[in-house]
Amino acid sequence: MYNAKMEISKILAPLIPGLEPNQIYDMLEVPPNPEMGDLALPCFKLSRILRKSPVQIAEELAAGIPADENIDRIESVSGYLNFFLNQNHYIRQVLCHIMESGQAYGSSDIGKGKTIVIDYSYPNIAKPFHVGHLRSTSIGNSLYRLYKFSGYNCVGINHLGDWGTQFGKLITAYKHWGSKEAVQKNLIKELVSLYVKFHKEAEKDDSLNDEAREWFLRLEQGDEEALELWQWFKDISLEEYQQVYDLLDVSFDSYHGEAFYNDKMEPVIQKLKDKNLLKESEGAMIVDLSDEDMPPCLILKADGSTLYATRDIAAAIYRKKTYDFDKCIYVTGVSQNLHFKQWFKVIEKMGYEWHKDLYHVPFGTVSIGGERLATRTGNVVLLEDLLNKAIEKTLEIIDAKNPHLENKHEIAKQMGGGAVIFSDLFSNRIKDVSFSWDEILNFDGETGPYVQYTHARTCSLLKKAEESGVNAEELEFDSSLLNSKEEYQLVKSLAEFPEKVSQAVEELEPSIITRYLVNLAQAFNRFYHNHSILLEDKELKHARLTLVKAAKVTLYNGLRLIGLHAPERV
RNA sequence: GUACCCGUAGCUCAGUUGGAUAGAGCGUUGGACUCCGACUCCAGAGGACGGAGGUUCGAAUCCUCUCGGGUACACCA
Repeated sequence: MYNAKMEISKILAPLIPGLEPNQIYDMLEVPPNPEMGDLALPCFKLSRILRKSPVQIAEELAAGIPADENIDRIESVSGYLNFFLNQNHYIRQVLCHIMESGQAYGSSDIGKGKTIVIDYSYPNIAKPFHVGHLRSTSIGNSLYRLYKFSGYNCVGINHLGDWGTQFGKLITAYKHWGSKEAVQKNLIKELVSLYVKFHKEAEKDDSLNDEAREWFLRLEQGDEEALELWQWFKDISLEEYQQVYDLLDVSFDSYHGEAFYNDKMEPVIQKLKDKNLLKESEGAMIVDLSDEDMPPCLILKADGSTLYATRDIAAAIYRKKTYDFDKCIYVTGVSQNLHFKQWFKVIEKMGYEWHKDLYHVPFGTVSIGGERLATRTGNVVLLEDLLNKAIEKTLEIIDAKNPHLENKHEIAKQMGGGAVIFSDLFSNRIKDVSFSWDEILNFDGETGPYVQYTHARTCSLLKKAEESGVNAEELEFDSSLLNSKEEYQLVKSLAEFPEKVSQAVEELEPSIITRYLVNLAQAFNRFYHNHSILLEDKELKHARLTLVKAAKVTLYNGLRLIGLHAPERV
C-alpha cells in the first residue's frame, strides 16, 4: 500500500546527513489542523545536530526538496516543515488499494507461523453470566479477531470455572431444597437461588458448611452421584452460556476449564520440589518470592489441596506443550495483577524460558451505583437481561423508522448486542467503568448502532446504484473529481485503518478500533451530507461511489474486528 | 502501612515513545427533513488537563512531592 510517510522520509533522507529514513519516518507527524498540511517535520531536534536554528533548517529543506509527483507543495512555518500531498495521486493510491484488498484491507501476515493462545470469558459454572464477565469476553474476542487478521494462528480458550468448593455447596443445597423439575424448568436461575439460599441458611446452621465440604471431597474422589450432579449443572450452564455467546457472536476453540487440570497438577508440584522451590510456611507450601519484592505464591493449602496459582501454572505448561504458543494472553480484571505477576515469576524460576511470552491483559473494574458486582448480594445486571433490553429498544426504533424491514428480529439482535459490546470496548481497557442503563441504551453519537447505521447507509447507496445499472465491483473512477475537503478527509481516515489495526494488536487494545470506527463514520457522514452521490454526471457518480465502496469495506472490516455484525440494512 | 492503577469540559471519554490555538460524544442553546435512510448533519456555549515544584527551545504527556478515588497484599478465583 502507498505510504505517504515512507515516501516523504525517503525524499528527506539525502538532505539530512546522519539520519536514516526510518528515523525521519518516526519524526514525521500529522499537523493538528488539516490546513497546515498533511504531514509535518518538526525541525527542533535537528537544530542540535545541524547546529542551525529550526526555522533556518525548515527553510533550507523546503527550498532543497526536488519536485515530486506525490507532493503538491511544501511550507516552512516557524520551525515546522509542512507537506501538502498531491491529493489526486494520494486518493487514487488509497482507493485502489482498498478496492483491491476488499475484506483483507487492513490485514497483514506479520503473525504468519506464530500461535497466540488467548484465555478469556471463563464464567463460573452455575452462576449467571453478568456484565462483569462481558469485559473479558468482548476484549478477548476482539483480540482474537485482531490477531487472526494479522496472520496469527489463534487458540481461544474458555477457562471455565467448573471446579471448587462452590460445587459442594450447590450439591448440598440441591439435596436439601432442590428438585429435578425445578432445575430443569428454571436452569441457572434455579441454581443461583439454591446457591443464595445455601449462604443464607449456612449463616444460621454451620453444619451445612461441613456438609458442603464433604460433598466436594466426594466429588474430588470421584463419587458417582456427585460427579453426575456436577456434570448436570455444568451442562445446564454451558447450554445457557451458549445462547449468550451466540448473541455476542463469540466462540472458542477449547472449553478446558479448571476441572480439566485436576490430574495435571501433581507433576507440577513434583517439579517444584525437584527444583527446590517449594517451602513450607505456616503449614502451607509456597514459593518464596521475597527476592522479587512480592508476597509468596501459595501452591498447596495446609490441608494439601491445590490453589488457583497451582492450576494456572499447570494450565500454562499444558498449553505450551499442546499449542507451542508464541504468546499466551490472559484477559482478566486488574484486581488479579499480583496473582499473575507471582505465578509468571514461578514459571520463570522453574526454568521455563517462555515465561516472557505470558501476558496479563488487565481491564478495569465494573461497578453499579458505586458498588462492586456480586452474585450473592444481588448487585448484578445479568447480561441476558441487558441484551434483551437493548434488543427490545432496537426493535422499537426499527418499528418506528423502518417497520417493513425484513429479518427485523435478527437485525435487532445484531444491533442491540452490538450496542452493548461497542460501549464495552469504547474506552481504554484499564479504566474502571460504572454501569449505567441510560448510557448503554443511548444509541446516539459514539455508539455501535451509529457505526452500523452508517455502514448500512453505504450499502443502501451501493444497492441503489446497482439497481440503476452501475456495477460497483468494477468501477472506473477519476480521482481528480474527488476534490472537496470532506472527500479528502474521508480518504485520509480510510487510509489510517491498517496502522490502527497494528496499533491495537501491539497495545492489546480493541478500543483503538472502536474509536477509529466512530471517526471514520463521522468523516463519512460529513461527506454524505455535503455531497450528492447518485448523480446524473456518470464520472462524478462513479468516483463518489468508489469512495462509498471503500468506506463500506473499511467499516465492515473494523466492525468485525471488534466483534460486531455489519448488517446491510437496519 | 506497602505496592500498583486512575484523576482532562456538567457527564462519559480521546489525546500520554514531549511539539504548532487541548479534541469527540452525551446533555444544553440555536439551526437543517417536498432532498441518495434525520439512529443523521451544521453552529454556539462549556476546560490554565487534581494541586505544587522541577527538567526542556517546548509538558496534559517526563521527574519529585502532594491531594482525591480504586485495587491488591497467605491458604477464594
